Amino acid sequence: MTTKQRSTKQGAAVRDALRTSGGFRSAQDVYAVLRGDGGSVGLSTVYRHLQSLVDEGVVDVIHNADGEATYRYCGDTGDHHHHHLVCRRCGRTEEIEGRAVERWAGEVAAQHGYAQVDHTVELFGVCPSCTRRRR
Amino acid sequence: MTTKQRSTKQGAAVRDALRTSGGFRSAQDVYAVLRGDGGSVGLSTVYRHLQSLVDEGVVDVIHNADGEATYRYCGDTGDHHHHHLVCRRCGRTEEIEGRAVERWAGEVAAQHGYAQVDHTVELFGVCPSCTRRRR
DNA sequence: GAGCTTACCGGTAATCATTACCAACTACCA
DNA sequence: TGGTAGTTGGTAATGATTACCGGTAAGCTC
Repeated sequence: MTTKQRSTKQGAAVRDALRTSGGFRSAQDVYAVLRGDGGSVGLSTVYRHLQSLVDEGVVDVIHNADGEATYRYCGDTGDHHHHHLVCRRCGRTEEIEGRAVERWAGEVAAQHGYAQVDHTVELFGVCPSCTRRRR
Repeated sequence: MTTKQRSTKQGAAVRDALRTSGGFRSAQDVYAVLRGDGGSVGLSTVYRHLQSLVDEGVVDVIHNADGEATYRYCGDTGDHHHHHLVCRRCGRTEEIEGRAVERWAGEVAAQHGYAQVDHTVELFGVCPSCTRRRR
């Protein structure tokens, strides 16, 4: 556990790119953005930082329909369990928590005798802005 | 829409392999099993059939933690919306339906003004058998 | 600030699941 | 039985993610 974390500009760049994005982005997206901003980051570095951010718990991951991993900065809320409502058009994301769902999941699992239950719950839709903009 | 479905032994083999398995299996798994049974199926063929079974609605797909696609035969129940409680040890799967969750999902989405809402809900745990067997 | 140690970078090669191709094959209908 | 078009399966191609590894620079000490 003696992981000496060194703070580098690349690390900050990746974190900021995700934070300002506000939604779920793929590693390749982040890489493209950073490259577009003129910065010179390596693809390996992007993947590396995304992974450690996930380990730290400040970033959430979900796999899209293609199985591609997408990351989202969830900062402080990272320590408590929550889910997402993602706009499938623009990627905008709302954090939601479902007391009800948590309870339900626990009950269902118990009924079937399953232990050590974990769950994934994600909602996808079209956000107000996108709904207004296009039809 | 003039899709003439021809019935071939390979198609049946893939379907049966999934059906008798009872849980979520990756394409590679199915391929390995079919190969192990002495049958000679092509990897392409396996992927092709899995995909069409998904399109037919008799097979469900979810991506595991590695982003790898896993398929499960859900047969008749395939036409109505349901979720799964998967044993992360042996892959055994129970079908569950959550009236409560559906309602909750709809409400949350409405509150945020999201339209065309869809959702994914999967529960993972350790089934009774596996709990008994090891610990 | 100079020097050192070592974590970190980033380009490239390797891995792996999934898809695209395409020539050989065969289910199905007349 | 013959013809035709959907199907097969081996192989090459694609695309995301990871492994390597020599070079670079953050943070500490003096």
